[in-house]
Amino acid sequence: MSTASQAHDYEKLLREAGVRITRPRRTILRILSEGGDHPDALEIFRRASAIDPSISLSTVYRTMRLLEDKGAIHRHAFANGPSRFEQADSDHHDHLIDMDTGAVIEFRSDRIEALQDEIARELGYEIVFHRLELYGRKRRG
Amino acid sequence: MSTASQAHDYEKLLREAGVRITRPRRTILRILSEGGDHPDALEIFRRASAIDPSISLSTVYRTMRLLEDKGAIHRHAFANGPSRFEQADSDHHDHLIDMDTGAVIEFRSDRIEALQDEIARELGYEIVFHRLELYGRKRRG
DNA sequence: ATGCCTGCAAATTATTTGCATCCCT
DNA sequence: AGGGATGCAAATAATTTGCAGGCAT
Repeated sequence: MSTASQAHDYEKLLREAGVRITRPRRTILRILSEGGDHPDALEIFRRASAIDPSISLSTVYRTMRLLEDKGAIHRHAFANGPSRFEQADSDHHDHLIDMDTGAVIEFRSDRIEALQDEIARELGYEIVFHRLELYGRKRRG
Repeated sequence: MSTASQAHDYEKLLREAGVRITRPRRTILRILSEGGDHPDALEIFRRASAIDPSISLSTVYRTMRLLEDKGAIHRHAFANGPSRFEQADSDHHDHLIDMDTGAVIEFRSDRIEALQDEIARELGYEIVFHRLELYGRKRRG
């Protein structure tokens, strides 16, 4: 359970990577560091607009791509829907999507991670990244 | 290793489900039963056009949706790309995608399956379906 | 015959891009 | 100043849908 806390200083990291920190980028970075959820581009745009009405959706998309390239965020393509993003600072985890509410629950299993590596190795491959999503419903009590 | 073999008689199953077996549907069914790969709608449309030039892309999309609803095929949304389909007759398996060639390798691990159920249960959920995709590269030998 | 299906074109949704202008560094 | 970044609108890509006519049952 990582306490959201000190809005990771991506600004510094990005700046060092030669990325200009502009107003829209700062706004988007702030939004990403705040919510612990997985918003899509449109939702990020909405939240950003509330802070800076002049921001454009194109810039949101462009920024998400930039941040993804720099490794600052992860892009998720959950079943039937637009890409959803989350900051990359936290440890690796997988997702369980509540099919009724759309809520995303994060979890991690070292055993599953290890098994995946094992399987890939047996097939002669090296994993670069993976996607594990469980889609389910709350168990009736 | 399922020998492709006897083009599963989806026609009968669908007919019994009250679905009309039309020419385009028969063509698409045939294509799905042939290739053991994971074509997207456009690719299916191309193959279908070679057999019946009058078929339309809309019908391919409509048919894929119908077959998905009837449980005859599975829809996969691999990283950044259109949906890709595969017939549902074979046993459940997950996918390893070769990032260099785009090739899709199928595999199955009962241990991973079991671990997923366990994790979901601990979180108070019941899995309806899941997605596990490994993206990797051939190990330099 | 009757109503589900189809092809075609137009509409949607998600995302990208061209271009003139703006503003970080 | 200088060039990357932005907003806006137009362009793409993937998929869906309205409608008039066609075909399976």
